Amino acid sequence: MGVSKSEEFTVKQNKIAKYMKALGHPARIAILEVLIKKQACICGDIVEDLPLSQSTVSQHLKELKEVGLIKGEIEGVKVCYCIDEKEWESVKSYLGSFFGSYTNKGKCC
Amino acid sequence: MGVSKSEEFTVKQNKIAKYMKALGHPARIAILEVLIKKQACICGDIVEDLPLSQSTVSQHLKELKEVGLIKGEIEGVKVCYCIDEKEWESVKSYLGSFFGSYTNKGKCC
DNA sequence: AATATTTATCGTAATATTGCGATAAATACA
DNA sequence: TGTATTTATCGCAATATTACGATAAATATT
Repeated sequence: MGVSKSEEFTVKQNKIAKYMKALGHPARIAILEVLIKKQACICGDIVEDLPLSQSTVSQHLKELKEVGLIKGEIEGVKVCYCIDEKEWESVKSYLGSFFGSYTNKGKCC
Repeated sequence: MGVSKSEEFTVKQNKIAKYMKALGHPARIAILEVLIKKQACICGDIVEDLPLSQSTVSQHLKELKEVGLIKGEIEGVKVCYCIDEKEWESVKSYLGSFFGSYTNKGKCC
């Protein structure tokens, strides 16, 4: 009845799904692209770059932060965001091994 | 008001997000793992492998099929599913270039 | 022809996500 | 101290997702 059954799956399955879910929205992809390009960016500048309200962008930033892909540092009134390198590399290799684990052995139906 | 604003983002941003969203559930990761391992698998066997009802698994299979990651072939009453190699490689390289486009230049805040 | 098997789809309920405006909280500035 | 700036959070509405049982549709089997 709409209740998530995540306990029924492995830790690894949930982990990959969690990261993929965080990346499963164009606004969050756009935010990451900004951070990749500018390396470090003030929250307000990200808001200006996106076609969404300040509160909505703030929410997306929160989700990316919660999953660990980005981190924010308070600079006075402003907050500077950037990609968390360690986590980024970790997700990158997780995904790499997941996608790399498939090879077509000609048994496809 | 809860309305998706996907038109406001680029085609590429939407494309990556769409694939990531499809992978954003542990059941769908589990299904893909089964197909990676067995290469080709009858729907009923996938259902037996997962802690979910037949109808729920069928829905997850539909989502994976719609996004193109898997394909199903009817074999009498049964349906055999397998990973769509071409699409898989495409997503793999998409993700690879996305994750590879980040390099820490020491400008992080 | 009647029955069984297999899978997709429909209907429904519970929950989650998306988005916004309003407002709070915190620092900077006059 | 009062005011502006910046960001996070709350409350709400619209929509989407997740899950299941029931049932339909199609092929196999008896």
